[in-house]
Amino acid sequence: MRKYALQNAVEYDGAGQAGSVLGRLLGERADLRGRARDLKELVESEVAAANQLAASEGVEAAHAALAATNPEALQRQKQQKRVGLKELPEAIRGEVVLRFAPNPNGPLTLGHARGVAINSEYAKMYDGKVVLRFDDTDTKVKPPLPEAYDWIEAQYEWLAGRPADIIIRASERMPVYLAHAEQMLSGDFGYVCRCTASDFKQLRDAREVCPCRTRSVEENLADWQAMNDGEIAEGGAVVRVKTDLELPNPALRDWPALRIQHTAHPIVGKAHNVWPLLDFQSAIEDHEQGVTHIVRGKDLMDSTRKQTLLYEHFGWTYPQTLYWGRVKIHEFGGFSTSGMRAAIENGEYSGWDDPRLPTLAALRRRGFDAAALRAFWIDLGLTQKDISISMQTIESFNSSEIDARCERRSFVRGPRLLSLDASGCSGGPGTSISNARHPDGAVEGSRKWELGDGAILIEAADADDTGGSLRLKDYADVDIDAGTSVARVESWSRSDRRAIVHWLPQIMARKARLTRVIGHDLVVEEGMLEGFELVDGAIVQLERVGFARIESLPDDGPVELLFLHG
RNA sequence: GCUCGUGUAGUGUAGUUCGGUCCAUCAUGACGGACUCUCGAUCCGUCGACCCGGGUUCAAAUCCCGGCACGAGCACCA
Repeated sequence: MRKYALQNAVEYDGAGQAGSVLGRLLGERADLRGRARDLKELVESEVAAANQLAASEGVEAAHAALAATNPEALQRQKQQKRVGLKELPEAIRGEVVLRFAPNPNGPLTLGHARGVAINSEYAKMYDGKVVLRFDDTDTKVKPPLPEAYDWIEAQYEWLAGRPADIIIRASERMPVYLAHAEQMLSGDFGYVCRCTASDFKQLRDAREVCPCRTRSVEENLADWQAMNDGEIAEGGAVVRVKTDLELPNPALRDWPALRIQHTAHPIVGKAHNVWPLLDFQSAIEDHEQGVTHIVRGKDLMDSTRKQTLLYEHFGWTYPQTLYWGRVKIHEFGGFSTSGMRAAIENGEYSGWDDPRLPTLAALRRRGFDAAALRAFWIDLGLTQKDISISMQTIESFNSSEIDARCERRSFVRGPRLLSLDASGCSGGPGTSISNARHPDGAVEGSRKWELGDGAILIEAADADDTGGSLRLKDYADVDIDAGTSVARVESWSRSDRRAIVHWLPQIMARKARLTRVIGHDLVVEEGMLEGFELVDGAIVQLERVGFARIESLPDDGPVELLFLHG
């Protein structure tokens, strides 16, 4: 007890508190809890004594007293933030099967990245597998984009750092789903409903039995056959799963499992007239693949409940299910894959990798690193909160990932030409200088700059016609007199606290255009880029500007740069 | 409206299962400083939170009750 009293007194500079001390004591000695009331007085006097000691002889005395009796108490452990994802419930190492199931109606977006990152990370944690499943059983409302399958496979691999363990296209697994549907009808836990959608909704909301529900298995099977043979028009019939109509959530009552679609499927064509809806297809396939854990958005909570009802009919056990909440990125408003597809088709964007789009393709093109994206999503973790985050956060993850390997270059925007006058200052580095490729030496070597005839470029924004004093980074302190374009060298070494600016000898400079995304616009800044060892596709850090990717490096004409972030 | 879910600093996040070592973690951000040299990195410092109200208890972010706020689902989309 004295130990805690002293500890508390030391930690709070002689202002230990009895309540806190009692808490620590009882936390460690569960056996004393029943006598908490009796202990209280004792603790209070002990704390008072400890505080008194600290007050009269200084905190050091209390510290020393504690060190003499209980040195270990000096090192109190502060609580720590858990790292990585929280444990998966009922997970057995080596037997975990997860899945990531996008609709291939376009390439992956930043939102999908969460699914890839979380699922692949869990697979890594438990030495499990991830099934990449294309949920492409809608031929009409959100039809698949044939190219998207390959894109998604590649993007999954890029982001997860390894390919998916199993890849499945739902559209190729139709026989499995149709067989299960038939089994459901035969088992009389499903039925063919001929009501219109709105009629059914009315009955459902009133908890009333639809007339189709009570028909015989034979009648259902006959209608099922007709549906599959294409004898019933789209919307003319739907297969429903029988549920308790007293279910409090109307969305779950006799939910639809399969519907008729006569539109050709972009991949498998007109092979089927009846297609399963997500809840049915996904439920069956999860069971077929032995999925043990489903991690999905909480907008799919009702899906879990619907599918659980179906699993009960089949006598299966539903996988463990975890949810994440909705994520909004400040910088990208409400983008949907189908919305982007339309905007690209009408020319609003140049393609799926248009830097203004929140697609993985665009992010990758700009220079975002897969490991950084993964780290970001894992740090967010799995919470059901609906959150709104800023790209700034993602950018900071990216900076810490790429900074060490990005070489520095000088890019002078809106250049102003000055001529260097070193006549008043002897010494100096001579006809060339060399700067580090990376200031912390993470990338070894240097960049050699020929100085030429003393014609140099600085950003006009750094020195207007009124002149000023500047330090040309890693070179010289200069003064520019008002109305002139002469930079007079005052000192080679840093002599005062004048602003440090980046600059370029004119003979090292080559024309470049830096494109950056500002809101919904692309803004181009023209300038002169340091022409030292430029590599097509490389990401460089432009001093005092930020990271940018070299998009093209033509033999003549300006270098194209795409801004990544600051 | 019905059903479900969620509320911890500006933004995210740990801790909530099982009340106590929590005057609450970490990151990001903002601000200030250091650094023989970027608006980058690094280092140091500062700022800042348990949705509200009751209750139980020696002790509540944690348990109970009641509010409030926000979000999602209620498609023959995924």
